[in-house]
Amino acid sequence: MAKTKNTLSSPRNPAEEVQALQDTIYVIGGKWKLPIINSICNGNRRFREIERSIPGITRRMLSRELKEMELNGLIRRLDDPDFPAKVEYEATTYCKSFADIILAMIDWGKKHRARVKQQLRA
Amino acid sequence: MAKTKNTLSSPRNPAEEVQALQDTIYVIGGKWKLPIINSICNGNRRFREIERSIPGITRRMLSRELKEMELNGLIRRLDDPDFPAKVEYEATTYCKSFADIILAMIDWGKKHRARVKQQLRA
DNA sequence: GTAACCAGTATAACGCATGATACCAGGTAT
DNA sequence: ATACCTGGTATCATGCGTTATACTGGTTAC
Repeated sequence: MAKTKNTLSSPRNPAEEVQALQDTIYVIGGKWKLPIINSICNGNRRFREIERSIPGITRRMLSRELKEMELNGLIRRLDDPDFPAKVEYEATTYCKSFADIILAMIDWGKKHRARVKQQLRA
Repeated sequence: MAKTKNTLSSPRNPAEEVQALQDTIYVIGGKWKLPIINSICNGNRRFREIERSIPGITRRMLSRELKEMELNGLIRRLDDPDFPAKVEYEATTYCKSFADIILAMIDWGKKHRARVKQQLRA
């Protein structure tokens, strides 16, 4: 008997999948990592530019997260030695591997907002 | 000039998309919501069953999250009045709307684990 | 009759992610 | 010459998401 019918993913190995899910949550956890990745992947390169593109983020949090993301190989920090205050950030291939997750979440968020608006009308 | 070339999602409205992303992060934030949704969508119905399917979760956290998820219409709690200690949980349609996100995250987590294993070999 | 299982609740504590505010040196525009 | 921009850092405060531990009343298994 196929015991995995009617499930989310017809998983062969549920335990492995929970683990994968928990790994991912650990890596992208927190309020800011995904919005920052999204911003940089969308072409924002300058510190202030990224800051302005993410409502609510503080300079402190952005600074911290960027540092950590550089350490973890998500982004490259390019500091022009001639122009002291000219730094640029760019996404690595690794960074772009989050695209599917981010797209799915943007999609969900849009639908969610539409649904809430519906409820208010009813 | 097409300014949205070479981006993650070729967004028409970046501001709207960040907002959608932040909404989603707000809703599914924390360590446990997604694993619980995943567990129930995979057919786990009993409290202990769900508990055992999610490594590391405490009874208290599961209890709290289930209560909140019921309030928010993510799950239904079916209490059999004849058998006091027989409660079942089931996913609503709304709950299943997270499938794409969860699948994308499981996928990422698996690849991530493979990549880390690669690095250790090198 | 006692041991283990179920579905939780109570209470207390903790730590880390996040926030608020201020400050700084160097460059640029007028 | 002064006001604003950039790319940050320092210090301190706070909250709440999470953990730890223990307890409970009822049910089934042996």
